[in-house]
Amino acid sequence: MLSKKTKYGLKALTFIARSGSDMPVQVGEIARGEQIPQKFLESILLTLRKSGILGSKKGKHGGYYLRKDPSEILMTEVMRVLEGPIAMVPCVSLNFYEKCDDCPDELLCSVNKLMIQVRDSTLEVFKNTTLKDLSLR
Amino acid sequence: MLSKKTKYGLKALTFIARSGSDMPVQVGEIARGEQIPQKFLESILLTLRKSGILGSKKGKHGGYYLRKDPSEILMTEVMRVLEGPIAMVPCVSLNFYEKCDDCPDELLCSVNKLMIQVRDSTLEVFKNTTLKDLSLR
DNA sequence: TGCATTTCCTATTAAATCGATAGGATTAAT
DNA sequence: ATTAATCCTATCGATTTAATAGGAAATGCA
Repeated sequence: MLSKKTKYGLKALTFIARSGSDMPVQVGEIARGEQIPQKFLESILLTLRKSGILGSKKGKHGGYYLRKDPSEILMTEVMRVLEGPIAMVPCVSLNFYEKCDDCPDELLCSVNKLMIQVRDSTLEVFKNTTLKDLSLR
Repeated sequence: MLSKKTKYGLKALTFIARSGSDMPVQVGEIARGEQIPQKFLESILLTLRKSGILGSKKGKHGGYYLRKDPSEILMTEVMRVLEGPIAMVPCVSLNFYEKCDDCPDELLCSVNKLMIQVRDSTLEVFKNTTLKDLSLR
């Protein structure tokens, strides 16, 4: 299941992208527009900023803005920041690899085999989708 | 992330499929062979039996066996029984659909759009993979 | 300078889920 | 009968998730 964090994050990014201009968008505005608890959203936008996807401006007339054009923001990047590994098991993750405690040999493991296929097909979607795609209605 | 339940369940099914014969396979044997806590595995095999994928025989020389040929057991079925919905959000699930509380219009929702694609590509993998594929080494 | 506004940061909480265990009831073979 | 297996329910502890609280830091403007 997709976490609320990721869901809210994607909605917020879309909201900012749809705003069009380069003016920073305020958390409160997004929270109201997308029905997201404001304090929770604050923390989500903060991690998006720390990851480099968003920039921010403090104080009056402050807010968050995209650091790149929406067409250059890939879902692979966004999903990894918000949701973590794209793979369903660590032993199949490209960016967050970890060996299983059980599993003497990954090449013989049926789960491993299946999950590599799922990872690749999911990756294919994320690699070919940008924030621009999401923000088109 | 894939739950341990699903991971163990897939491994157990593979173990049974690899055993080849129609003789029931005992929980203890699988648990030992695949490094799975026996009591936990018991409950997993029970749900697989209740779903109709496995059959069981009680008492001495009892155990679990496949109700169909491995080549006829699709991953769509197995995954739905063990892991639940294949979709990452309920509003996109074919078998477990639920409307979002937020989200006035699904057709305008960027998350919805993206997750439909992910669902379809994952489904494509599960639809084209059987237990037989998993059990080939 | 001072005040209002907004992001930034840390800590805490409540609820849900997950992984595992416990203990015994039921069924079947010998 | 005895033994060996599945079956069933309940519970527990740990982790994660979603959300809240409270205030620090920075910025714009009168």
